Amino acid sequence: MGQEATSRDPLRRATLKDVARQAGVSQSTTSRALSGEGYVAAAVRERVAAAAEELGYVPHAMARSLRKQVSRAIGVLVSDLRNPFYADLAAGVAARARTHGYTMMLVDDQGSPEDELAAAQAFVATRSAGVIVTPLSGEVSEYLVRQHIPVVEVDRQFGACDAVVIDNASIARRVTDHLIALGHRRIALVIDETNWTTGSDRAAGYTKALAEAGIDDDGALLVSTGWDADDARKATIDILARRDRPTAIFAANSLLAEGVWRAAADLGLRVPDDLSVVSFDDAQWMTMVSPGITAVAQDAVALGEAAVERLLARIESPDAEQAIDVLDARILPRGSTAAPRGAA
Amino acid sequence: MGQEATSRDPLRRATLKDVARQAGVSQSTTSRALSGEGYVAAAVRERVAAAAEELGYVPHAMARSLRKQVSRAIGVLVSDLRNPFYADLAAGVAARARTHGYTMMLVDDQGSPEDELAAAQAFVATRSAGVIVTPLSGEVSEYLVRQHIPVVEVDRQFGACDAVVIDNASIARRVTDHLIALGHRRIALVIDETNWTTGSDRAAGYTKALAEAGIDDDGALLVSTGWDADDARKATIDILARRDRPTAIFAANSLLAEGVWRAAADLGLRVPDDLSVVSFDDAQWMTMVSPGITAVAQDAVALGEAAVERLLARIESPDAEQAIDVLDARILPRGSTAAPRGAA
DNA sequence: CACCGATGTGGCATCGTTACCACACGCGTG
DNA sequence: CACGCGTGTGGTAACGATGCCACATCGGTG
Repeated sequence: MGQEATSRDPLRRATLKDVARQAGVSQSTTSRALSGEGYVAAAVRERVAAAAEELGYVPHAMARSLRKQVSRAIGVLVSDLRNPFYADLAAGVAARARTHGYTMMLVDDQGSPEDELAAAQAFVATRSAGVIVTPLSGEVSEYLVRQHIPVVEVDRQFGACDAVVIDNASIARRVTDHLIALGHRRIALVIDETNWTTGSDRAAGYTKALAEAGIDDDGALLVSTGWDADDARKATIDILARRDRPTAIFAANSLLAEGVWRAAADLGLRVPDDLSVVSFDDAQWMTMVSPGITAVAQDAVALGEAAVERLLARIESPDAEQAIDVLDARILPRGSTAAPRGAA
Repeated sequence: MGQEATSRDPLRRATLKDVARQAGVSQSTTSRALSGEGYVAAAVRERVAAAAEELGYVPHAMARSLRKQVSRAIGVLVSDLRNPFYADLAAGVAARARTHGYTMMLVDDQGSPEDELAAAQAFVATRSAGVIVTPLSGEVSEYLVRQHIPVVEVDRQFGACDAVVIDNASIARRVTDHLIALGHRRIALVIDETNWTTGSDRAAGYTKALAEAGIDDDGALLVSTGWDADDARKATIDILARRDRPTAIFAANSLLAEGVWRAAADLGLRVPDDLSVVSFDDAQWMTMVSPGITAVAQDAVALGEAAVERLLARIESPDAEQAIDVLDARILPRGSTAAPRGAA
């Protein structure tokens, strides 16, 4: 006797058809029973559930997506997972996405525009419900918008879509005001780039605070440097060698703050007696050193969560007006800022 | 005149059919032209490529997966993305996966076994090609193995599948030997859990080193504590209050090391003069404080990369024997370890 | 008793893609 | 000239799930 018609290769994963056969009903009924939509007799529903359980049936998400023409996956594209800011952001997105029944496809583009565009293509290929991105340029969002995929830019924005950011300008201004209030007049800003909204807004906030305080140094203390800690260290050593050296340094991010801190250590300057230091972006080490570093704490997790909410709203109503969420950030005063030595 | 048969709703994404129509050939030919498999005249191939380009065609990855019965996505399940170890691991996986043409679905289970199992279900639902997991228990891997999905356990292992780990026991032993060589005899181990292979192996290595050096303290200095930094801080303060207090402390991970460091600061003990400190797992702050903390540096990125290679090998040959990759880790001597004060 | 609505069920087309098959051509060979 | 072979092309059936439609049954009502 040959293979029976109802036998099933145990290596193959069970499909709806298998469950239907096992329960002795049609595929249609099985589908309805499992999804809970439409009429199904209670007895049948139970029989089907039992059959599904017995066969270890797990519905094929891709087949379902294909048929229903909607996906329950969102794409997330960040610049560098090894940077805690992006990792926290991703964690926030992951958590919130899951509570809404979405899964997350995560890509780390390593700061490469080619990788970034390739990732965007991959999201289109999987017909992601939407994409959350910390963009390297405006291209990704434009491409995705052209493909009619909802996008939310996070941290920095290029304007073609919704965004979730913090108010970099006003926070940078508050930080600078804090230093001015302590009595500082020569305040340097160490910053890497001002091409993105994050950098340019922070620089603008700094400049504005100085201007309003009547401190006009023609931007002589606005120091552009490379992106990594050692670049910042060298740049800091340079400005601290000037005759009229600054009494306070504002580092535009935590990596630069590390460089500033190391430079101060190299030169044997005491913080905050000889030099006040503030960082835009918190980092764990800032609570471990003494004195602790006064820092702006962005809640990257909250940023990720907000991005998910914004994205889902956009998916809900694709034709709504562009929306920009602006989140707040807190300044955490620690020991690294004090009045300059000459003052008061 | 009505809608033409060839017109296409511009809001709908282009499909193979649309490209075929545009190029004036059949779907079969179009598919062959784009995939490069089978005979297609050069002229036709170009015409099809042009049509695809013009329509912004991106193949539907899910439809393809469904038809070909293989997926190009791997699932990654980690305990906590906000922990740099897992973030680096994920970054390594992401990078290596991409070079092999795979995309990554990342889930962060927040240390919850329910979330973990739910995530595993999601991976089955999307018919992931394989899964990489830092497991909370043996259940996930067992479930996935039952579903015939290749799995690789990373960092810790429960044994039902392939794994990529470091040699916790021998490294812990080397660390302890290092302290013994410096002249320490009373060496405490501060550890959170010993249920997973990571913890139990580290404890075993520590114990073995002591035993072989002829130091027998009946495990009096093996201190179990809660998992977070403050628990470790309190536990450390307790052991340092003992009459025969240890001259060196070995923290079983970086979070515990933070607690130990803070405890030393609280008690006004100088490192390494009054107390030597070593950490299993490096962290950025350990290079920022002075003295720097001697630490074991695991290359989490390499761990992730190795996991991908192992997984792909398993996908290639599903019936191969179980394989366990053991990676090395380096001990980075910094300033926090020295001979005890009484010695030499 | 004809008819209606509520309740249940099964058949079938469909989503976008690929793989298999059949077929059609042109050319060289026995 | 019949045949085979290398090229090139199109038709069609799947993959697994869903949703529309038709149909069947039952009780109650005019």
